Amino acid sequence: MDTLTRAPRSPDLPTVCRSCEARHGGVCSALTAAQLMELSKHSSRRTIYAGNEFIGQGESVSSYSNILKGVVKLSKVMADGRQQIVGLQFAPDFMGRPFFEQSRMAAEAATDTEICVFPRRAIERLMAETPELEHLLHSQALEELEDARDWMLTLGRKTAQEKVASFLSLIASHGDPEAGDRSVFELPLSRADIADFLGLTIETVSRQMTKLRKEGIIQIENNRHVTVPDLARLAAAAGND
Amino acid sequence: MDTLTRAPRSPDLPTVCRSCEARHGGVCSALTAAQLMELSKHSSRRTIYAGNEFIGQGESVSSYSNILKGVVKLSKVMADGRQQIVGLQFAPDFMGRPFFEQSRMAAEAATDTEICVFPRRAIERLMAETPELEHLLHSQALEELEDARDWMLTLGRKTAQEKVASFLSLIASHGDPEAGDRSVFELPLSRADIADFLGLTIETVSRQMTKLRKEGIIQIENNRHVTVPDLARLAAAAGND
DNA sequence: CGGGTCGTTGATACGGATCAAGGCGAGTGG
DNA sequence: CCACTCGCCTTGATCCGTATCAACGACCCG
Repeated sequence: MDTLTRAPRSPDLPTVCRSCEARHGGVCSALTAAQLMELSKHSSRRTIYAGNEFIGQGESVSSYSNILKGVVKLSKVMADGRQQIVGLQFAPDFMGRPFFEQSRMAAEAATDTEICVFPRRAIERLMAETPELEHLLHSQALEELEDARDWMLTLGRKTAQEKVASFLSLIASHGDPEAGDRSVFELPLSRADIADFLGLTIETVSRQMTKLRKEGIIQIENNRHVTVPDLARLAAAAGND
Repeated sequence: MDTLTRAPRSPDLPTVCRSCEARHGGVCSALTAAQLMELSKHSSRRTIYAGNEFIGQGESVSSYSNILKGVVKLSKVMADGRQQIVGLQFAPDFMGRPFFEQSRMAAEAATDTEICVFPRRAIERLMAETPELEHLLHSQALEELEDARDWMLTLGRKTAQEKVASFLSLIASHGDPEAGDRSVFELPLSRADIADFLGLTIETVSRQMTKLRKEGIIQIENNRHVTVPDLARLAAAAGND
């Protein structure tokens, strides 16, 4: 296959990267074609099926990855088993904590997920020679920090109903950017996961979903399929100004 | 005053920086003497007394700052007034969110605080030309992210007693690094602030403090002065493995 | 058909919120 | 110097939201 005729503006783009959407929004957008070529030699794709943990809490991490598809949950567990999901990662987020040898949380595929895995050292080398890359990761880290702090407000100060509505808003905001007021999506998380994300129990999540449904703020089919006829009403139920 | 004779190893170090402890642990440690000199021309020191807000939520931010002394609380407020403290910053932390025009939270001095203020553009210029600086800030952002996520576990899954013990552990960990098992400190926050940090009410915080005192895990004098005879016991009460 | 997982719904318990009163130290004015 | 007030904290009584315990329905798969 002749790469020259297929990708005139980036003649040396690696084959594996050519069809990758993550290249535009993700880490790879900061790299030159030559760097991508080099990186792709050391990277590999992996599929992780829903429910599989691929980084354990306290495990040492020797690789970073880019999410190509799917949703990953990051969680922390206490010694007695209490669990809190501390973040969700969507495509094309970058995962892995530069500078931390050990992961202080677990990463598990919430839905079937595809990732592109890079060895730790390759990324670190690239980061040293490409300030744009570090800038991009820095910027992403700050956004995650903002998200985490918003969620702290949710966890610390909102009622169960507001929490559930906040969660639904969050998921809706990752659907297609503009469908207007309306939003339709599949929940990437089970009730148990939602409970762990919101600091609630399964039963309370279930009850609040039912309540939102009865109030006409959402419609539910098959447990996972949700329709939000009016995002503003949902946001109001979530306590967002 | 002759700077050459006073600071032989950094002959051009600005006078204002020479006595600053933040220079070692904070942002400034990534800068050369020449850069410090340049930056110091645009920077100024400020003292903020306890209880004063110096960045409002939703305000636009035109400066960054380094905390030289004191404790700053970062908080988010809902439209109806419910409040959550989402982070505490201690010297020599750097404050201000690169890349965000608007602050999405308020910053208020919890204790009397001294800061060194830099104009936004000066920092951004330095960051562009000094990868080490961006690296340092990136690294600090990741640590804050870890802290925020640890706190999410506290907010979402811990009991009131564990929350209060977690808070005391956090404060103790910012005392002098090794006093062994023991720790003695002044609380930088009022009961109301502690409540806002833990997602509790004042009354519950007070009751749990009393309980920890009756269990011998802490001693309290004058409401603010706390002695922890055995940090391991406190950590156990905080639910930390 | 039986067994398993996941979600819903109901009854009850309990932890923390809310409402209310009072203590204590600091500042203020008589 | 004392009486008064004010902010901050503690303590008690009661209420309410969410957890817990329990039963059951829907769906899937063997």
